[in-house]
Amino acid sequence: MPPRKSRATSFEVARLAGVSQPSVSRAFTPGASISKEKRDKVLAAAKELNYVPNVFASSLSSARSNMVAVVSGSLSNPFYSESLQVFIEQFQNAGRQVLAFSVEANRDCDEALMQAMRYPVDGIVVTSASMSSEVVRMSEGLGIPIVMYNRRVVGSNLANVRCDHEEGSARIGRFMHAAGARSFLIVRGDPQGSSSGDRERGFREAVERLGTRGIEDLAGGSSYSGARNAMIRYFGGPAPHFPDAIFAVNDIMAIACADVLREIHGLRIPEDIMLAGFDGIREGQRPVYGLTTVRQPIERMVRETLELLALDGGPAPDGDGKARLIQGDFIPGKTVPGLASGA
Amino acid sequence: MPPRKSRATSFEVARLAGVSQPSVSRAFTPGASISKEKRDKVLAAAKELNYVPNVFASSLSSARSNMVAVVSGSLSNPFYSESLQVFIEQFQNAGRQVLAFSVEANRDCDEALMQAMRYPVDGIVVTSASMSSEVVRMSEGLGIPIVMYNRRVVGSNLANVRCDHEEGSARIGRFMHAAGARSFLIVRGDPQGSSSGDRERGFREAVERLGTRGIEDLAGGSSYSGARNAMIRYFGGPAPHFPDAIFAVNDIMAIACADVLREIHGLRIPEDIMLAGFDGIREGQRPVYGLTTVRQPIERMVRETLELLALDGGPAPDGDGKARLIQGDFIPGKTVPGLASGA
DNA sequence: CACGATTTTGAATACGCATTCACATAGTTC
DNA sequence: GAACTATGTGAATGCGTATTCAAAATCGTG
Repeated sequence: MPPRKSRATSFEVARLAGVSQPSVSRAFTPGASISKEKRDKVLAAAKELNYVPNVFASSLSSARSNMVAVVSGSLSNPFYSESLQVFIEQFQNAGRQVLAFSVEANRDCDEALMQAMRYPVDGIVVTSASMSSEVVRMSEGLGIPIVMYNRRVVGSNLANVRCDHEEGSARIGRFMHAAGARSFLIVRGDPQGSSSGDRERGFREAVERLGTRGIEDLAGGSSYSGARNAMIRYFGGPAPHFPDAIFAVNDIMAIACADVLREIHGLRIPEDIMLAGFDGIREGQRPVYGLTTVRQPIERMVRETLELLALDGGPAPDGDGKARLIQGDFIPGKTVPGLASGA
Repeated sequence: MPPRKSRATSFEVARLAGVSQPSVSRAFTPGASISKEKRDKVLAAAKELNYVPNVFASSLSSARSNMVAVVSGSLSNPFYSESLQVFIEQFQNAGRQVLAFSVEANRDCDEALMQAMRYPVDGIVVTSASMSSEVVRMSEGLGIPIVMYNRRVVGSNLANVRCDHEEGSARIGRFMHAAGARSFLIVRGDPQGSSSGDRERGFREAVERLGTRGIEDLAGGSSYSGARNAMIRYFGGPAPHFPDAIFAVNDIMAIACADVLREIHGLRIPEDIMLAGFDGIREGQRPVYGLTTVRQPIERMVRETLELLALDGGPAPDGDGKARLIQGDFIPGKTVPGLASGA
């Protein structure tokens, strides 16, 4: 079905401006060889006819679309939501448009990718979702670079950018231990996501090495409500026994923990119990929470992702260069006492 | 610059499958007239060559791209962030892809729109941003339907979907008044945004009609930190005088108010002071806040937006049908006492 | 079996632009 | 003023697909 009105073509503009079609093309191509006089005539005619070059048509010739697909899972998690926002902004600054896809968190995104690959996108970014090896093979066949964002795919050497979850979590563990914590509760996230497991492991190994009186854990479901319900159930007994410190593998869950501990149990943080999260989302940094956490430097991670995509024709990084491990920023926060007040 | 590897074309698939190129096209067109036997051969060959139809090329013929541009301002406001997410999901379900643009909140988005219009998008949704009449004219010239989402543009009859901010805010005002509030503070939002003004007016007129002891107002800057700072400054004196009730024109600001009132001034909500917001974002509905508010029904608003775009070739709504005023869902919450406990 | 009705098929073309190439023009140099 | 070089220009072509259109194959019926 044709659109309601047809857009003007470069031929029509050419006719109105009294020039040839290629001149219209050149008038809209920066750096093309055309006289100022003729360019002005073309632009005037274009304005009169509401003409703008059709990207699709020009992509057919140039085989570049200036479009990048971003496939996101977990958009309800502020970290990924913020990431998408930063992707949109940075790609825009780089003169590219974002074709946005949403898939269920941590599910495979084959369908979305198949859709995306029908467009001659210059690259694909996949966030918090997995994909079948068949799709990977196809993307390679099409020559479309893929970068995984904060997602490790075992058994593949896909380009990826991710925060160093193990080290960041270890740092939190050491910090809590130094502040005197000896018994711990880990609030786990989605077992499908690779980052939750990495963080849990990093934290656990760090504190075990330092010596503990015990580490419990708890499935927190990755969301605010999931963690809240889990916490309420976990500490729901008549005389609940609280650990010295709680580490939630992401900030939303840590915030849920803080709310439950304070509202329901009347505990003070960090005086009665320590708490930390991971991600560094804005919400956790509000004065009410002042969450101890590790901030994933979204801007930097996105920038590295752009580099790995090698959109500007540079050679695609190979081998070791295909994996970027970003160190997060440790934020001491107020939910773990500083070292000065420690034992 | 050509891509690293070239994708297979319908001709190559045709040759491998031993058919003609149009047959390949038909094999991928639902409902096209082709024998099952031939279609299977084509699909097999396509799989072998990693062939997927090139949307750009097909759009050239069919003049439809199945892409919709969504221009968002204020992505840091959860309401718009959630809206974008819902747009992506619903468009995906309708077989369309979202080309996402981000602009500064409440600024004009001419640049982004010019970019968007270079793509043969089937429609454009504009959220929390304004546009020049010139761009509107151009979009009309191009035959691309535009729908404004939660944004009224005075002096134009652009199609738009928006929540009934006046009535929703009035309802909150009446509810607070019925609960006994007589002195009020309104925390205003961005003066550029039309919805902030609508909400303020709706609330003010409603409570003035019922009788008040005074209505103050305060520029809250639309964000958590903006509202927090404004509140701290406003009630910063030695013996601050608190109103009976505070109405913040959006939920994030209301949350900031709640935090300041509780943490800094030790007030209880609603016992010492009533509070309400607007939007119904998830965060405000957490048990910690239980915010009294009006929920903007995002799913419904997005659905109506799709209808107004008339993507499936139906006639574009005209006249009155071009403006959809959606009634929000009043959420009593816990930050205003229920009528039973009122005076 | 013949005949029209239906379904499949492939050759040719259109879609809107960028690009190549050959040509024309203007600008330089000796 | 001739011989060159930059530079600007237009005719023709290619990009990958959908869509004519007419020919071919298949079907159904008397």
